[in-house]
Amino acid sequence: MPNKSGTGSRWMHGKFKCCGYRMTRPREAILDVLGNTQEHLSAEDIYLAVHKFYPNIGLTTVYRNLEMLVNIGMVVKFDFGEGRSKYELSDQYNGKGHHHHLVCKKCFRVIDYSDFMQDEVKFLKSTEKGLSEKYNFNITDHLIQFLGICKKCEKKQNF
Amino acid sequence: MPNKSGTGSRWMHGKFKCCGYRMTRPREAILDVLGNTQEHLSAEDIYLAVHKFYPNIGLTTVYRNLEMLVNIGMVVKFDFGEGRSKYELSDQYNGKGHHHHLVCKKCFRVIDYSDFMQDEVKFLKSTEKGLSEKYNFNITDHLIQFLGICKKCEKKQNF
DNA sequence: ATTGTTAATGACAACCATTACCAATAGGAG
DNA sequence: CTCCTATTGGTAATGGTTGTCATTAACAAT
Repeated sequence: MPNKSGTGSRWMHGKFKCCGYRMTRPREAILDVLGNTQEHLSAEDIYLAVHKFYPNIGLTTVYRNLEMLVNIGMVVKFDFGEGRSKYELSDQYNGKGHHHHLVCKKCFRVIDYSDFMQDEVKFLKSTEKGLSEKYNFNITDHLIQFLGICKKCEKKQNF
Repeated sequence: MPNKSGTGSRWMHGKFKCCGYRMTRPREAILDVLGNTQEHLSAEDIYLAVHKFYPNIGLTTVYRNLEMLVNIGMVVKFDFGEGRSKYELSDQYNGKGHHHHLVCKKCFRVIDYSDFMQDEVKFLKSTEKGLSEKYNFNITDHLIQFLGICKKCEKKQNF
């Protein structure tokens, strides 16, 4: 999707300028790819998707921009234990809102969920407060994953 | 500590046999190292520690055994975002009991905490139940980390 | 204790995601 | 339009982890 309805183009422009960054084709393309999927993409996934429309954009550039986007908080980097990182737009931009992950330890399938958040909010609030006071730690973030075996892998049972 | 008071030797022996594994010097040494630290060690850390007493034990062996120990549930593997995995004895064996981690995003210092667990237990129980039913997912485990900037890094503020 | 079977080891090479390097390019402010 | 400098792209390097394979050593059976 080159120039995909210009969705992100404008507000990104502003966002980048604020931080002293420029608006470039690779950045636009990467955000477009991330904005048009519900999947959790690896750097290579993104590179391949971008590559279809802009074959001259290199993998290195994808890595560099992902790092930058993570730094300014537009993208979140996850490790699901696969040996490579996965990326997704952060909560404000991904259209899913705040959510967590259910990860299959065998096939690494990932399910997003945002149910059962009411208990979580209470838990997080009190814990964050307690921890930051006790350990003098400025908590900015949290990582919550539930791990297990998904339906499909359960059936296979090949061990 | 070669043969460190034989602490782990005996029960390990049984544990291994049950799973069809043998009791070997490298395995004993690795578990000894993990049992005698409060730190979160990388494979190389463990290799170096083991190497002091058994210079002929190789890094590959350390990796292989860590993988095996993770599989049988004696060791847990963590990724704190450093680019290499860290290992620790699982809850039954580590003398700390169930705990979670507070991770500094700058220096990757890790603090174990087991306070504030009362809220967490409630949260975990209800969420696990809800999730496994809704998504038909056999949940075996969870990963909870709080991320932020530690006291020391806060002071540096070099950006 | 000795033997035989086979898991486990150690040394080295291969792998693969990620990063460093550097000359060439292109935002975008003036 | 021009200039400054962030950004890029290609390639080489890095570094953690895994594969290979001949050799060694657990340990069950004798």
